[in-house]
Amino acid sequence: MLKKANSDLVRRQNRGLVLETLRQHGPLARITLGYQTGLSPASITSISGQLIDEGLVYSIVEDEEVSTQAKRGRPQTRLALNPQATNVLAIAISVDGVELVFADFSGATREPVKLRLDIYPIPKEEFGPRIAQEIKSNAKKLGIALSSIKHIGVAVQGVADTITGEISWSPAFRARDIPVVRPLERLLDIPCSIANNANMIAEALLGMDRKRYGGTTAVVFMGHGIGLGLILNGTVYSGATGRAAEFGHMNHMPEGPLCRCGRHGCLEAFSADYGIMRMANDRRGTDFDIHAPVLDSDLRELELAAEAGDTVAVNVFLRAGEVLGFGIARLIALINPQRVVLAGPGTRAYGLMKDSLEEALRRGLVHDLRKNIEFEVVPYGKDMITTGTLVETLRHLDRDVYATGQKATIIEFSGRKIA
Amino acid sequence: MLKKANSDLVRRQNRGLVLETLRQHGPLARITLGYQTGLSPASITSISGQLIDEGLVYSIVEDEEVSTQAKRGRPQTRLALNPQATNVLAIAISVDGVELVFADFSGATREPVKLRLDIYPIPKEEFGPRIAQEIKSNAKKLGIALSSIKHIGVAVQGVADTITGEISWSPAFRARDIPVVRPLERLLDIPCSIANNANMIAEALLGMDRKRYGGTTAVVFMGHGIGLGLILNGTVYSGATGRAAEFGHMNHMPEGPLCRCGRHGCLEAFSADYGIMRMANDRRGTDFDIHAPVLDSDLRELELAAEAGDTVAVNVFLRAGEVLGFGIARLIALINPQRVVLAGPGTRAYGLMKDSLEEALRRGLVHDLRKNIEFEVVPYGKDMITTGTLVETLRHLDRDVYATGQKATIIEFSGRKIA
DNA sequence: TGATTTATTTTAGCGTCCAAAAAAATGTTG
DNA sequence: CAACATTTTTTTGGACGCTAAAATAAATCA
Repeated sequence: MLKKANSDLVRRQNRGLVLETLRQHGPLARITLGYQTGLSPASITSISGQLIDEGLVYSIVEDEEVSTQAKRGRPQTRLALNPQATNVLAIAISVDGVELVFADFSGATREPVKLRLDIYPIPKEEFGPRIAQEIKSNAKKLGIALSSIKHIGVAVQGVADTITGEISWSPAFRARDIPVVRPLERLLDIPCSIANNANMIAEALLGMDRKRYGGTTAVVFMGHGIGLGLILNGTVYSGATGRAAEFGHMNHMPEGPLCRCGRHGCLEAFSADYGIMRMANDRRGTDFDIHAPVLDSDLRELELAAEAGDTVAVNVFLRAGEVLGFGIARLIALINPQRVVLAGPGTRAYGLMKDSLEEALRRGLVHDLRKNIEFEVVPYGKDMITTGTLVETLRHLDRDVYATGQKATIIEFSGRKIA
Repeated sequence: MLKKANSDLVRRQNRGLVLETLRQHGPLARITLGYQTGLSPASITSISGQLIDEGLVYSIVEDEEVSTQAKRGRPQTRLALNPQATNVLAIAISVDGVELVFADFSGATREPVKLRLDIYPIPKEEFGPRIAQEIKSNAKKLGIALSSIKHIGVAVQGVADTITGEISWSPAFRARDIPVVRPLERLLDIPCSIANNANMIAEALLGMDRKRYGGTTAVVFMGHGIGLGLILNGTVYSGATGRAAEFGHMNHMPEGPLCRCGRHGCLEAFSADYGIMRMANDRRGTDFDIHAPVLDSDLRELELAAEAGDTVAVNVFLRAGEVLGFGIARLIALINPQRVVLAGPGTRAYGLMKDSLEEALRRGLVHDLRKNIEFEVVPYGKDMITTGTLVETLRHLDRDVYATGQKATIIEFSGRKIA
């Protein structure tokens, strides 16, 4: 159903458009901004004037004539997002612990802060308050006023319910249904949202290259588990209750090996790191506890063995690739994406899985569906998750908060131009 | 990325909103229309005045005071979509043949026309012209001017490519990649679109009850094949090339029975009508050709046998239900819909599959994902497909064609009010 | 210094929406 | 039955947003 439109909507949308354009392209002159957005110079003057008054944007004073190669005519004055307009915070929660990344309105980040916190055994009602406490003390340490933080985005490894704002289940916790959004909002008085890890990687890719990933893309995350971020028509999709894409627990074989979720035959019971290690141990007749975290050194050793031609190791990776391939084939049959991206630390062993994965795609998928799909492996940087979270958080501010003409809280901004 | 907004957008959106509201609620007084849309009475007067001038809407002259129970104040004059504003056509293509349904702008349909046409062996370049010819002659027979038809929607059983406008593959044809949209548009000069059968059923449900189906719903079609229509955030999703949701050809088991698509172990090779009949024949040691259409009487006979307790028949349906259940479990793991709807003629045997289907869901899906999903079987009416196609076509006219102030072609409309 | 060029701002006008006032059309009541 | 009450619809006047065009600003060029 359509929604009512009025001149308010027009301004809001165009303000958002200007902010998004500056965010994407960096500092731009008004004339370029007009060209990029399709708005007339007059409108740009009006909108940017407002944004400047509100402290969201500032005009750059070009110190040097260096950048501006001598041209005739009135020189351009470029506009940029004002870093001091606001701050945001991204929190990444995984079995590796909790990490905080503070950033300003321009997206510039501070050094990530790794919390010393053993969260696994924590009772569910203690987690929120503990994190709130840590945020307070770390913000103080960095000289960031709490009131200057306008949004907190949380990314979690596991199942996040975006509606209730709880962590439904995560390998990082013994407890379930851990409230996160509610306690943080209550204790800090800052709007907060939570999402799934893989979705945030999808956001990061979208932020990096909208053209490439903007259509319909499936981002498969390989690591401690198997995750999936779906980009549908240029937007990250997050299901009915926001708990979409439990790809790792999509069943592969009813009678398969035991999964960490307690069920048998889930995709990740074959292809996540613990699935791979278990398989290797099984074939060698050694014991293995699937609930213990997998050491990267052990995994690396197995990879080296496979590369050296060790039959057991080679076959283990081939099997993991095969099952992943069937999973992706099923995914493609359902969603028909234009592009499938493999990401995450697990991609390090992609070379060992490639052949069997591709063979599985051939066997499991009609040619018609397979032929037009681009397949790629992206090098995995640990910061992709926080980057994606920040991208999402800042877009939210651009579109939903600052697009409406409420004043930004300006930090130490006394009206003077910032050079 | 956001888009530029201006006052044009505002009017377009509000015109569309008024048209959609009239379509959904039927005739409404201006005051009610204002209440429903959230627009002010002044705006409603302006917009409806324009729509009336253009012949898209007319004010009803209430013959009888019957409906209006005596009330004080100026009586309401209700507005309605003008049936004569335009005509549309829905075409349904399946192994049962080709059916045409003409409708007017209000959505009122004429008697469906079943074409006598053996399309299976038709060469791919002949199909479009033949259908165009049939449309011309049938429109003439019904007294509908070709020029009054503003859109043709085609629904096809099989894989439709909405971008190229071709039927990539359908059990109704021997040929592949049959052009449909292009020839019809060229020969008739009427805008045309093509979509998949199951998506049109999803549209029909959406048209029937937006509240119920409007969030995230998976519509599973059971019949000659297994299809899927996905409603994501209230919109029918149709994949990158529009060929989404080849659910029926999602692999169940790598080494499963042969599917009509030539691959082994697809879902529909177990659970579509031919999969069921094949299984029954196999177990009884009789031959069976999967490419021959399944007679409904044969299927009915098998169902009766199962209901009477025949072991082979009972087990065949249980197996079909089990595989379908695993398929749905995988679907849920990926999409996490709020609601799963089973539709299509195959649901007649649902009672025979129910137990094994539910058991498969239990085995194949984490409890967390299963618990909040509503499951329902809708009684299947043959006209759901054309209904859905008409719903989509008319919404397209409301939003994309008549929302912009281009004049409608009015048929025999001489300015007088229509009672 | 004046002409030329390019960027930005201002002005004037148009389209949209809305609140409030006016008009229209009917029922109620003394 | 005429004045009043009530409800719906239309008209009026003002606000806001956008744009084209004119004006202004700030450079380079010659």
